[in-house]
Amino acid sequence: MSVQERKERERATRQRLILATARELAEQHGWDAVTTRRLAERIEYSQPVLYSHFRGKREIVGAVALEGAAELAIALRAAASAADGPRARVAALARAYLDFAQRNPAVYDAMFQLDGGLAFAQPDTPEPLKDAFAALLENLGEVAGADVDPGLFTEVFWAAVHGLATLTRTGRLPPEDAERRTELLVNRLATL
Amino acid sequence: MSVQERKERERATRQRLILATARELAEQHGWDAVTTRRLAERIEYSQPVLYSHFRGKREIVGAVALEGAAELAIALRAAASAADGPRARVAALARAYLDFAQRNPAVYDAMFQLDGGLAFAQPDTPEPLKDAFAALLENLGEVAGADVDPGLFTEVFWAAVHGLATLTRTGRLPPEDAERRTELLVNRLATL
DNA sequence: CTCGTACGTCTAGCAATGCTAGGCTCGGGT
DNA sequence: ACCCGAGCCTAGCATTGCTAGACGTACGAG
Repeated sequence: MSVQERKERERATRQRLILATARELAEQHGWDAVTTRRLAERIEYSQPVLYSHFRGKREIVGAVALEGAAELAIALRAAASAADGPRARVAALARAYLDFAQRNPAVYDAMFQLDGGLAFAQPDTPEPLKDAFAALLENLGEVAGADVDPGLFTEVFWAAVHGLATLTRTGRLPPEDAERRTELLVNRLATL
Repeated sequence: MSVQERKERERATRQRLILATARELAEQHGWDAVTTRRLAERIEYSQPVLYSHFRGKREIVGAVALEGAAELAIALRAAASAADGPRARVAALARAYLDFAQRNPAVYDAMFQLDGGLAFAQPDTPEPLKDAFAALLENLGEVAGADVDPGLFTEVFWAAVHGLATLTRTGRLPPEDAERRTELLVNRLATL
């Protein structure tokens, strides 16, 4: 039995290596540079090995996305708990979200720009994705307003910061005004 | 001289054919299905002909994006002029924008998701893009608020509706609540 | 009207991509 | 000690964007 356990351990280690390498490659040179050949070469295995861990490139993207979602949830909760007062909490959430997107552009792309084969907004949505949304929801309810559904408010908040993140990152909005835009958005959304 | 003119006319016609075909193919089966071979086959020319009109696929995407921007500007202005009162105008703009994105997903992708090699938010930004932004700006100034820069407010508005459009379209937000989200967003942004 | 030229188009091919089939080798269990 | 199978690699397929070079045709000069 010990042999099998060892093999499984090695397999898990290698899987982590694949994901870490894919992520590193993506952050350094973009997802286009993450080819199966390059990835295989970096982990010092042949390409078919990748396919014994993942169905294909899409699934690798999806796996990185799930990692990122877990990290985003942590970052959001940390930011929220460090702020005092509902208004400050909303601002902190927005900044933490945009900060995450800016610091981990490739991971952000894997989550929200690319197709990682993940189900969103459905019963079979993976837990990390639900949890990242929950991290927003549990802090936004108090500023949604009396007659506004907290879930709906969270969706709108998310969409707005997502729009800021992507348009800024792709150079479609001038980067120098990013902070002022965030401030304005928070002012409008968080009606105390 | 007449010969040369005729040739230029034919060239322009063929260029329009290429763009219309690319757009049609993209709307029907997504941009991934727009390969140079398929596109060439549809227009009944060989692939190299495409490269005598455009530097490459990216430039085709960019050209479709500019077409789309012009149409979007028209749609936005039409919607704005049909509404009376500042508040209704904002709502009409948001609905027109989201409606455009939903009806022309491939064109929307060409404009805001894909890389068409276009410059945004810069001095050399193509006119249609500037004009589409202007169509928003000229109608949003009156609801930005006294101490808020209209340009900045327009950017935030744009980012928010863009977020709604993309997240909804990629199945990351439940489609059935789209209308309620729009309403909520407009309520918050348009403080009279 | 004829002929050379130049433009426009096509055939063929390159490197790179995601993915897969088939065989080889080395380790483990009997 | 030997056989068998898991696990890995080499090699290859179809498809992608893009390009080089040859070929034909239609134009313009004589």
